[in-house]
Amino acid sequence: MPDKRTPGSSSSHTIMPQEPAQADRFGRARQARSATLLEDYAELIADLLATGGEARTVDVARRMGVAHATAVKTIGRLKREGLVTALPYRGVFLTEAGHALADRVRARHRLVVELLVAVGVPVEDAEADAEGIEHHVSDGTLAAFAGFLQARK
Amino acid sequence: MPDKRTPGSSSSHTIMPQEPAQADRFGRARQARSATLLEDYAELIADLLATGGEARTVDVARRMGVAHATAVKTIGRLKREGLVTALPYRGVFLTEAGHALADRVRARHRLVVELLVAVGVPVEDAEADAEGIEHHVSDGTLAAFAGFLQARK
DNA sequence: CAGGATATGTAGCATAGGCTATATTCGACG
DNA sequence: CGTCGAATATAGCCTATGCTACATATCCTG
Repeated sequence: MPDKRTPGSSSSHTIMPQEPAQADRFGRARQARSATLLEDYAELIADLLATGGEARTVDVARRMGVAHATAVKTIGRLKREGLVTALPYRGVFLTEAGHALADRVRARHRLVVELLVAVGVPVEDAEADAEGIEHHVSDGTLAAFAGFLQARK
Repeated sequence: MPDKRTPGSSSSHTIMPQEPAQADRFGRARQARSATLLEDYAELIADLLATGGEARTVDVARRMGVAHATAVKTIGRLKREGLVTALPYRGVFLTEAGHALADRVRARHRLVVELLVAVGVPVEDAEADAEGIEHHVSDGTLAAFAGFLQARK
């Protein structure tokens, strides 16, 4: 099948200005995916600290639904990124940056769930889906969510 | 700081019935993340086929914003999963399953963008965020979105 | 129809995030 | 105060998804 390239098609030699925009969107989605784990762990650790006074790797692993070795490795990444501190055999603690991240994530999560419920999503579905959705909600979108919820109160 | 464990904390020996639910949610979010790439590629390939009559790896790579070698590797995974077929140096084609997936993804994407716009998200933000959000929208949530949009028409 | 530009493919590397299996360390208790 | 179970850490493996560098095929054009 030789030469299907029609002028105006999306083939390589034709410059399509909207293509970079799409690539950017995918790139941003990829970046959000890579931040997802850090956000989830920070939020969970903050929750454990608030609830029980300490965050142990075994608890983190069980709540995340992963093997404890996986939790250890990820917590190592959090340490490298300056979000938590930990002494061997002594539990995990959030740095200031970690706390800030956890607070932001928690607020965003609540707002996403609220928005979903407000448009008619059953609460269980809202909670489940929000766990994935929240990481892709930009500040602008979050502000819009807040505005929408405010307006219908 | 010895022995911070207080009875009633979320420590390992206390069974907390809501914990498995949370682990399940994280597990589902992880699974959605792993399906994300396949969905994006299927949708993009369908788009290229519809627009230009063919889907070439170089076009896929540019639109996805990745190196062409990465696109080749991912297309290989799509082949393994039975979503596309490809002959060497001859472009990529969707199988029936691939087409079905692409159609579902496309419909879901449109609905997500519509919903976001309906609650006040600027169109550009809606398009950008939808790229990540859509993969985490379950059927139940999607139905709720459709109902909400229907109701306000 | 030859050669260079472009597309495609392959190889090898890195990181992230899973897992299991195997040490260690801790802490509680007889 | 020694021992044993639980928590923690480590090692090694796998897959997915990126990348760059290099090799090969295709196709367009002079």
